[in-house]
Amino acid sequence: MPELPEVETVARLIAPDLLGRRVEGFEIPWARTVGERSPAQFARLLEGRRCVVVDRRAKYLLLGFAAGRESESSAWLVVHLRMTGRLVVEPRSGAASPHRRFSLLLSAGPRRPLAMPAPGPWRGVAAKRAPVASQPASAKVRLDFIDPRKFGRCLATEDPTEVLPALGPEPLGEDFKAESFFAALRARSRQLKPLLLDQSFVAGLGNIYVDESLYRARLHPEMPSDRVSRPKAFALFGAIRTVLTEAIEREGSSFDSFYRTPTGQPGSYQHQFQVYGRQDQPCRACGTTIRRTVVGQRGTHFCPRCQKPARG
DNA sequence: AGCTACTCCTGGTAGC
DNA sequence: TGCTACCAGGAGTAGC
Repeated sequence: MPELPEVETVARLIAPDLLGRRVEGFEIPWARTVGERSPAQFARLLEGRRCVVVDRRAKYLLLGFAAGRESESSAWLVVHLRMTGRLVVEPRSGAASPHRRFSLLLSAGPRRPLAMPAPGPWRGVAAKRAPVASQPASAKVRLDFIDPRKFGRCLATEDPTEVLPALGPEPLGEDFKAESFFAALRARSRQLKPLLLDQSFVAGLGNIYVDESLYRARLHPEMPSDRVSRPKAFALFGAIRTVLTEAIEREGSSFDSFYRTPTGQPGSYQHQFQVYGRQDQPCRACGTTIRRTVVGQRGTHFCPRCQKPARG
C-alpha cells in the first residue's frame, strides 16, 4: 500500500514527465475520485496552467500549477493513492486501463527540461538515482490516475491546506526531533500501533512501516505510549527514520498486485521485511514464530519474544 | 481523549 | 468448475 516511501518514489519518478507541461483538458471516468469538483471547476482551476511543482506531504502528492509565465503555483492537484491508486504518464493516444478514474491531458513538454524545484523541507532523503522522463518531451501525454478499489482521491484546489487534514511532523523532516517525539509519546496514553498510524501524530506511516519500525525498536504494538522509556522512544525515533530511508532507497514495497512505480517497476523493500506478512515464520533475530494479531482493526505483525509488552 | 464500529470498494482467495 | 462469503486496507466520520 502506498505509504510515505512509495509516495515519495512516485513524486520523484513522475516529476520529469510532468514539469513544464500544460493542462489542456481532463477526463473523469469515476466522478467520486475528484470529490465535489465539477468538470467546470476543474477547467477554471487547472486548464491552461503549467506544472511547476511535484512534491509530497505525508502520503499526499502535490502537483503545483502556475498561470501564464509565472512560476508560483496558483492551483494544485492533491492526490492520495490510498490502497491501490497509481499515477502513470502515457502517450496521449495510448490505451487506458479499465480502472482509470481520472486523467489530465497534458501538452508537449518544454524544449529544455524544467529543473526540479528545491524539494520540500520534509523530503529528508536524497534520491539515489536520477529520475528520467519516460515520455519524449515532444509528445502530448496523459496523466492517468488508476485505482481499482476507488479509494484514492484527486482534488483540485487553490490552496492545499484547505483539502489536507491536520498532519503531524514529517518523520524525515528537520523538525522531527527525538526529544519532542518522546514528549509527544508521553503526552498520550494510546497503544503505539494506532498512535503511529494516526496521521496527526506523525505523518506518512502506514500499516507496513509501523510494524517494521516497532519491531526494529523492539516495542510491543499494544504498549501504551506513555510507558515507553526515554531510550526506547529514541530507539523508535531512529527506527522510523531508518526504515523509511531504506524503503525510499529501494523505491518502496510491492507485493501481490499492489503498488508499482510510475514506470510499472515494483519496489524492492518487501525483501527487507522483518515482520510484515511474515506470520508463522521465524523471527530473523531469535527464531521465535512471528505472530499476526489485530490491533485497532489493523493486521499487526510482531515477534512475541523480541517485542515484549512490558515497560520498554 | 481515546475507543469502537461503520463506510467506502473490489480483487483475491478460502471453502464448499 | 462455479458459486458464495469474506477479507484487507487508509482515512473519514459517528457514537459512546
